[in-house]
Amino acid sequence: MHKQSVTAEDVARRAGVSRAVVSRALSNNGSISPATRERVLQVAKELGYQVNFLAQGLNRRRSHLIGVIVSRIDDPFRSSLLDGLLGEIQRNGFQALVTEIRSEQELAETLRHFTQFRVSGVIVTSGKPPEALVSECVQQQIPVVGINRQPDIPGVDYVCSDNAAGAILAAEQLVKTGCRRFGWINNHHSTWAGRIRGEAFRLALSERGVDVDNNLAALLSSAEGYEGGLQTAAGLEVIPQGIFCANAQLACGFLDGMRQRGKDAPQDFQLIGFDNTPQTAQYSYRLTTLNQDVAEISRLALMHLLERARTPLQPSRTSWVKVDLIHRQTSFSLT
Amino acid sequence: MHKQSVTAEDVARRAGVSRAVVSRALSNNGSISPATRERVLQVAKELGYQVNFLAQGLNRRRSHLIGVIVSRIDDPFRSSLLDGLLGEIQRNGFQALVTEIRSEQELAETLRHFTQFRVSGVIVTSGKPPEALVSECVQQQIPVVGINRQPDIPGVDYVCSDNAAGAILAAEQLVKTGCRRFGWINNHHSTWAGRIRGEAFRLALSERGVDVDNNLAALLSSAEGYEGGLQTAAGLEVIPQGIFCANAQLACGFLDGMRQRGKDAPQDFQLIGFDNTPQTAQYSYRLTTLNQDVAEISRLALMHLLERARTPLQPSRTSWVKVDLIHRQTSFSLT
DNA sequence: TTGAAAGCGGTACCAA
DNA sequence: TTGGTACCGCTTTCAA
Repeated sequence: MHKQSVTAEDVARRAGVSRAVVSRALSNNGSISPATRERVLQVAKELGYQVNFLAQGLNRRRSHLIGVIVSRIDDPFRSSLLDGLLGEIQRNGFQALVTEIRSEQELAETLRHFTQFRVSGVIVTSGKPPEALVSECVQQQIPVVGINRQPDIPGVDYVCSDNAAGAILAAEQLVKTGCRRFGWINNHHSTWAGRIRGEAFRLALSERGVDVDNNLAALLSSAEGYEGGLQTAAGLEVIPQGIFCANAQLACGFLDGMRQRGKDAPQDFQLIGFDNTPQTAQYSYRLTTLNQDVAEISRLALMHLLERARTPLQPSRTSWVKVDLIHRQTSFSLT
Repeated sequence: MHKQSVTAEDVARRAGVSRAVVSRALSNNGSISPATRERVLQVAKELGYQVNFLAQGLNRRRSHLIGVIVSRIDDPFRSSLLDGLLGEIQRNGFQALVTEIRSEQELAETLRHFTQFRVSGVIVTSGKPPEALVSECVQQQIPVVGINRQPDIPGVDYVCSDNAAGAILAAEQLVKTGCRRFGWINNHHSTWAGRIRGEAFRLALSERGVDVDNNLAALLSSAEGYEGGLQTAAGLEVIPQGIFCANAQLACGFLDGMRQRGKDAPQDFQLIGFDNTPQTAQYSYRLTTLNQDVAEISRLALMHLLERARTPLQPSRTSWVKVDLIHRQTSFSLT
């Protein structure tokens, strides 16, 4: 025979009260005299009573779970974002239900699973959820927040790095240090954030007098991440003087690809990446890059979740998180 | 008024059967005529019925959740392990409850939370759970598996990379290529896996005729990861010819630290790391390293979980996963 | 094969 | 302040 777990019933009996009282004692919800409260708590501790979250959730129609949708967490930026989110989720007393998706199809399934667990909220860091499903969440009062997604679904809140501002900083840096011919590196299948960065870069250059039609080369790679950057470098014919990269992985790959060709930054070209992953700071790269404030992004994500849980009908909000240029060795100093 | 979610009751009514039948139809558990089964399924689909996992779990005293304990997932090896685990967990129809811990204290709390959710299993990739708590899991028939932990808790299954074999491969490589003076780099507060690697390295060297007391330097850094390696390199007085590193982050940091001093592998020293993280493969590092088979580790972890769920009383098992030497540029070729 | 009913372990309302 | 009780939504005997 194996020990069953202790239930509220057990505690109630031992403390000489009803189950209801036990519930109140533990949730300080509903009135109870300090004395009994104390006694119940004491007994609960003695017996090692632990609330059954399944039962509790069933009742309250809400578990203390927060669903997080991620993808490709072997990408350092993604894993640091997940890191930040897990921290915030736990700090706020929730548990994270993490699902890694490989397709939009899986995203839909995942969202279903989340609702089946009556999660207290959903955080989407990858993919674009079908509106129909999201509106189911909204109907069920489940807050949804997207991170670095295009803020276009009603009822969903968003937290985005200020990609455009970052691109402007990059453009400014490169123009001011005398570049005339520019390059923009991105994946062929770009995320929304990537596209914004590219468009803003182009606009910022043009506003600074660059003839972008002739002097800005868009280098789109079919491969992802490091490999994509590597291939881009290998296939490059004329080397632009100032290059802006949609993300850190591409940037590191590109830099390595150029090094294989005997070229290096900043002497042969300037290179600015995005994301400021730990790797970009390392001695072998020391890449100038735009830092995404992961801690702040995570904090805001949880804040939106909690606020919307309180007032489900409020209009959608988007928080923009400041991005900073971290100056390292792949670009020239301005001074 | 907001739409309540569809329940089994609704499906039952619409299909003209009882709730019990609906349950059977969906769980193909208990007898039911193919005809009704079909009809119920049809209705369920029409209504968009989704099982409430909380209620289901409450009843079966088991949710379809698997708790995963991790730490520092910004370490590339850790995040790729998590990646592998998430994949396996999802493939097997479970959902992952992921908690990142920062102390043994948090580990204990986390384990509690897991049991409160009646998880179907627990995977520990970091820290050492208190035996008392683990035995509670065992009592409640919750399978626990440790990954790369010292296999010493009764009732727990383990999956470990064959660290000793890896260390032997490293020793062999270095000895055969003519090294006479060796170095072993690790953190001061090492994991169990790290210690094993170090001990096995020492033993393997000594078995190959190396006077380890005089010709093997243990370089223990207080800092973790890349930074630790960097500092080790900075403080190094005599440079050993053959260096073995407890993990990839240390190795990359060390290599960079040496480069800052104008030294590089393999001309000034040979360097072999552990983990084969993506970064070690990159052009700027091309580190010889021991590969941990993350996919296999993850597969075995789930296998143990499932097997023990079936036969909870079976004796503890430990699976050892083969480790391979990936030969790159920081060591000499053997041929 | 099917339905009725007793839980699973809490929560919260209502009366006392 | 307390206890009784009706659920929450599903599973699983037990009879029919």
